[in-house]
Amino acid sequence: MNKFQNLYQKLYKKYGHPSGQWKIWCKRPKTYKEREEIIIGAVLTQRTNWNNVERAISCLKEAGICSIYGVFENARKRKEKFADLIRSSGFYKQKAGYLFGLAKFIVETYGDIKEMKKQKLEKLRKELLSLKGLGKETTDSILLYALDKPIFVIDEYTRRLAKRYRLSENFSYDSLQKLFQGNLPKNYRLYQDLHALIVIEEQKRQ
DNA sequence: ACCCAGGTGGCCC
DNA sequence: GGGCCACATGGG
Repeated sequence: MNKFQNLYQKLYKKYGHPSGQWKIWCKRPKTYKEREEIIIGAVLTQRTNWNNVERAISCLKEAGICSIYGVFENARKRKEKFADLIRSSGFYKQKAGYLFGLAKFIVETYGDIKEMKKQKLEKLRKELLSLKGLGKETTDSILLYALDKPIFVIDEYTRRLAKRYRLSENFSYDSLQKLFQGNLPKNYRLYQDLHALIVIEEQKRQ
């Protein structure tokens, strides 16, 4: 067993299955409604703590528009009102624009998440990365957690842990992603759970 | 009154 | 390719 598989074993023993804390993101199986909530959450959580994201998601739910179509219908027509619902997530005007572009792409290209999920990882990744507001981390979070595609997410916590454990000499997004994927079986469940456990571990260390 | 949180785009060199 | 800045809220 290599360092990476060992890390998973260690964190799993310490925290148990991450669905205890990442209730929706690590849940299996997921409903399509939950997958849509993850996609929205992936954008809202950019540079923002999860508590503020949850408030924003609650507001969207209360308004009955915590869905891709709900965002598509509301983020442009009722722009100010929509942005106000996600105010607590910070950078809210910018994120409202990002969410609209993403929802529009999904609705117009695939119609729904069920159809989108059938597509190949590489194709989806290229398409999502071309949208405004979706960089590598947000794109890969959507692919991994909302669409069950086997791609490992690199974020500040993963980078921090990789530095602490001296897992690499190069901490760029691409090289860390290659390193994790090259040392783990290609399995979306493992990728979801290990990444979540890394975040849980690093958040606790503060 | 600071500092931080599950980034990204734009601009510069 | 990297460095810097704007984007904004709520909690400690």
